[in-house]
Amino acid sequence: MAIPRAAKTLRRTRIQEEKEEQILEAALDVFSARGFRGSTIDQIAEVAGMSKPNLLYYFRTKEAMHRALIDRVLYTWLEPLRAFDAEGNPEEEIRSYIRRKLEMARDFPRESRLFANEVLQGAPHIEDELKGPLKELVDEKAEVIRAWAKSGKIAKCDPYHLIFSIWSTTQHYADFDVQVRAVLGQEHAGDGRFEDAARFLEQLFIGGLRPDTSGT
Amino acid sequence: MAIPRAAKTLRRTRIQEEKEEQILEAALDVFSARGFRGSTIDQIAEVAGMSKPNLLYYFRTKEAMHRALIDRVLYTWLEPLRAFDAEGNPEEEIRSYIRRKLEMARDFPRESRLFANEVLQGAPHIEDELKGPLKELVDEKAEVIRAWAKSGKIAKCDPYHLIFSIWSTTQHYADFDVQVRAVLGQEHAGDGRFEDAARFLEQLFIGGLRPDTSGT
DNA sequence: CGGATATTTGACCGATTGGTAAACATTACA
DNA sequence: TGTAATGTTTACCAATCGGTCAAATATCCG
Repeated sequence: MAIPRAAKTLRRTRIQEEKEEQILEAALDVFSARGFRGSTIDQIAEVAGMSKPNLLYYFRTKEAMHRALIDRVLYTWLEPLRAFDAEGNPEEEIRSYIRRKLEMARDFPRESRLFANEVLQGAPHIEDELKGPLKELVDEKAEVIRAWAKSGKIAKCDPYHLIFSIWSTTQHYADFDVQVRAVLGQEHAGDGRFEDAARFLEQLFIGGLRPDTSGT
Repeated sequence: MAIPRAAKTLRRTRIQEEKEEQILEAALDVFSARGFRGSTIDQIAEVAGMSKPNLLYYFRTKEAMHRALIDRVLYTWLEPLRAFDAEGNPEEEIRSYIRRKLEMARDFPRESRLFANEVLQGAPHIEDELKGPLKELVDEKAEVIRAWAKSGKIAKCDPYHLIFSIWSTTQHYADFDVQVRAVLGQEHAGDGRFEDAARFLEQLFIGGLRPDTSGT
């Protein structure tokens, strides 16, 4: 048959739907844990519970799997930033953005690590997405933040570096999870660490962005 | 022959000194860019400008290279945190810690990425270092920060998450460099981005940690 | 110099890599 | 039910992987 291979048919079968799901789930497991180059098709096949050629029947190459995964995850990943509302209350918008990003780090650590691995190794497969859609979205939201700062609702600050800081601090709990656990030790490495992190980060960002009451 | 292989001799020759240096330099290049599993001995050999067997004459395995590299870099990497002085002025200590970490991200991005790759993929080679020396150092400095908070010199906050935040925000500029550049665009992706980042992060952390003047 | 020691290399090894070919099994549907 | 389309597997491929070995070469030092 081979819709995936030749797209002879237009509709996708139930089996296709299921198997592709299975494969991408397994691929997420493997790619996020070992990076693209460090992963092998055999590993993905084993996790997915199917043979290698079977897997290659649905995705012709290792790259195709990776690409499908990236495409699927990228949109979801930017959802919290997209929800950033220019009309909302600045303090509350920032607070909820932090909370959402932290929830994603907690609930979807593999997705976070997938991107981290990719970007860390030079983003060879997603350079276009970074320079295109991502940059545009960030530019737009940076403008919102700049406007807030200008009108005195928050402190004057560089909106890009603010966004970078929220990204890095929140994703840290997914990407550097083993380090966080190791440092916190068994006593504090339970799920409570996300609540502690949320409390600290809100304090940090809300405090750090409080508009200057004195005239600097 | 073969000090590295059998340690028959006690002194290391000049050639050994030089070649090992050359190899580790090349290994840093490759490992930091592709992760341990994604790297090959051949790649390192090519960057080092020598043959693969020659390289394996100095380091018997790929793992040995990686371990030597980690060991060498780890100490240096924790230097800024070690310099954190309990007797100093809190605000100034935090400010200079941020600045130092940011300088390291700028001047030694490969070292940062080496660790990031390692930790991201579950820290299979440095788990002991994380749970031992790293945790101890962080515990010690966290106590310092806690004391500052208790005496009202800075705001009450979770010292561990404060340290995580400084780590993540500063290392972000090394580890996610391509993303930062992509988002900032060509206009703002020059070296000035580190100064902008420093300015923003100091504002964020100093502001966010300013002791409560009102009684919460 | 000359011999001992240290360094370097080309040829090679078995295992694993990403991927293919074709036979075989299953499913959907007229 | 029959058959064409779809799905799965076994056997295999060339390339690359980490690593070895013996022979060749360079260096050191008396």
